[in-house]
Amino acid sequence: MTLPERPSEYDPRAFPPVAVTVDIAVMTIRSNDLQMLLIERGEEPFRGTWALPGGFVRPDEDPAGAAARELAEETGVRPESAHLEQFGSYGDPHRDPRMRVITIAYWAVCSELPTPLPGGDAASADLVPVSKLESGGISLAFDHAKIVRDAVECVRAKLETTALAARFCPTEFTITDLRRVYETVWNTTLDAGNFQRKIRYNSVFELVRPRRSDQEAPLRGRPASLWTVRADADPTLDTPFRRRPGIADRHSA
Amino acid sequence: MTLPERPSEYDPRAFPPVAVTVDIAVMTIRSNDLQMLLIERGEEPFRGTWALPGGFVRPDEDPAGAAARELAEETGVRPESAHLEQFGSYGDPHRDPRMRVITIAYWAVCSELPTPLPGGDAASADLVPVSKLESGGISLAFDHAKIVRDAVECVRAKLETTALAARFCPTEFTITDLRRVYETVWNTTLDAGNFQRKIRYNSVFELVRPRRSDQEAPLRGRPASLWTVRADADPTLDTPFRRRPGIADRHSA
DNA sequence: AGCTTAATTGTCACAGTGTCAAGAAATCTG
DNA sequence: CAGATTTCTTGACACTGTGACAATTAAGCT
Repeated sequence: MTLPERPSEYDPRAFPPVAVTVDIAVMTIRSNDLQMLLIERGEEPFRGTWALPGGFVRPDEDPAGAAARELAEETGVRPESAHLEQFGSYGDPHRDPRMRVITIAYWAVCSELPTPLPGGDAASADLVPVSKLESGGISLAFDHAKIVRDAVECVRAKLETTALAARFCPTEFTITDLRRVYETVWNTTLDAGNFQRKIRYNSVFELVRPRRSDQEAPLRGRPASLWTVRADADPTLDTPFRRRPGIADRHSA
Repeated sequence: MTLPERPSEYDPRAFPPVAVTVDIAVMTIRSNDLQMLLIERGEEPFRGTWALPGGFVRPDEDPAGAAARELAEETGVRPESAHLEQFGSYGDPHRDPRMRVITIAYWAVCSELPTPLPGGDAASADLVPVSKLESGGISLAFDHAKIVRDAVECVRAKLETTALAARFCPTEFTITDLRRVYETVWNTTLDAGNFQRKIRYNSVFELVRPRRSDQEAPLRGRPASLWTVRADADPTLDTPFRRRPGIADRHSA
């Protein structure tokens, strides 16, 4: 890490103007679909186009703090109730037509995202199915299409090795809930029995109540047990799940 | 991604001064040891302290380009002969005492790193064993200790799922060469027979010559076959290697 | 009570890997 | 040159994890 050797080294104006922002790809599962929070831009450039929520990193703030603040501002989600993780920076000199903007990208996963409200500079905010973004059905501002692709891949990959799937669920969940997360995010189908086995053997998960007492969604069938992620545990799975290419694609019909 | 809403939006001076740099953790194997290229700073702050090589992202350059340029400048390595990959950004407001500096961090892996020459603002440059850095034997400038830790972890993890280990070797290598890379980077011991099996079954690797004809290092024993990474192949391993915790530690003595 | 549904458990085969031994192909030593 | 030594390579066997799929359990519904 070096700064230019000119004597002006300490003079801020010696540096070419650069803005640093954070962009956040917030994902949740709604209507049995992996969805991402997008805003509709209310300002030029790309006015009226969908974009990732995000904003300026303030002078006294580190990027992670800026991401947490933006997440809270845009979604009302408390930072500690979501998983927020940096996954890359995007700095093409012309990614923003106005000036040089380098953005640090985060992905976030949460359950029960409150209905997004338009706020700040966004004309509106909404949850959009990731499948629509991947099929190119929606065009995004700046280089956000690439950022979205990378973010989704990060989440898919992280399901393989960690208990991240549980972050899509409430604190207590059934094994079937968890399986549906995998099926939805990976867009595949998993065997219920084998999945049961994997979770049960995994020391990361813990049985809470052997039978669900409350009356929830599935009003029929044998009631499921409730599980949780061990609080103390490293969320790394004992044995990783592996995505197998070419498993039944639920959307192929 | 939003810029501040003030009318001064297009005025560069409206933005707090930020410098953007790249830092590169270049790793190679030398003397049977995982080593990292460091420079000794020739300027304040941290004059005389070891730091990662790196530099300013120029106005017309994207960060990946800046990293490739710096790598070439500092090591003489042609960008295409090394693997260079971004792994994170570090932006604590006070990580540089002079001013706000956000750095984009890259790791690089190459074989046969030429003996590093002091250049630019570096008083000197040298390869340092990663073990020394991990044991805290060498203190680093800025937050480079953390960046180094993260970079090393990235490389270790990437050995699990990809053919990255081959980047530590010349284009053609023996299976034993490759095994020594794993053993060195993971600081562990692997069974030669099992390793042989894994490589042979992996479609990423390809047999070049069934027997080494030239007279190289190991002057005794059965000559090894030469292998290479399939040029066309995705370097993802068919079946991942897994680091097992608690395997014999070669440095424990 | 019997049917339907969904969670859970069980069975079996097979692939991958750890342990360990044996074979092959070279050099080195006397 | 014969045998010892070294290193690469192949083989045997057991055990674990997983995919496929059947059976059992525990509820609600009619």
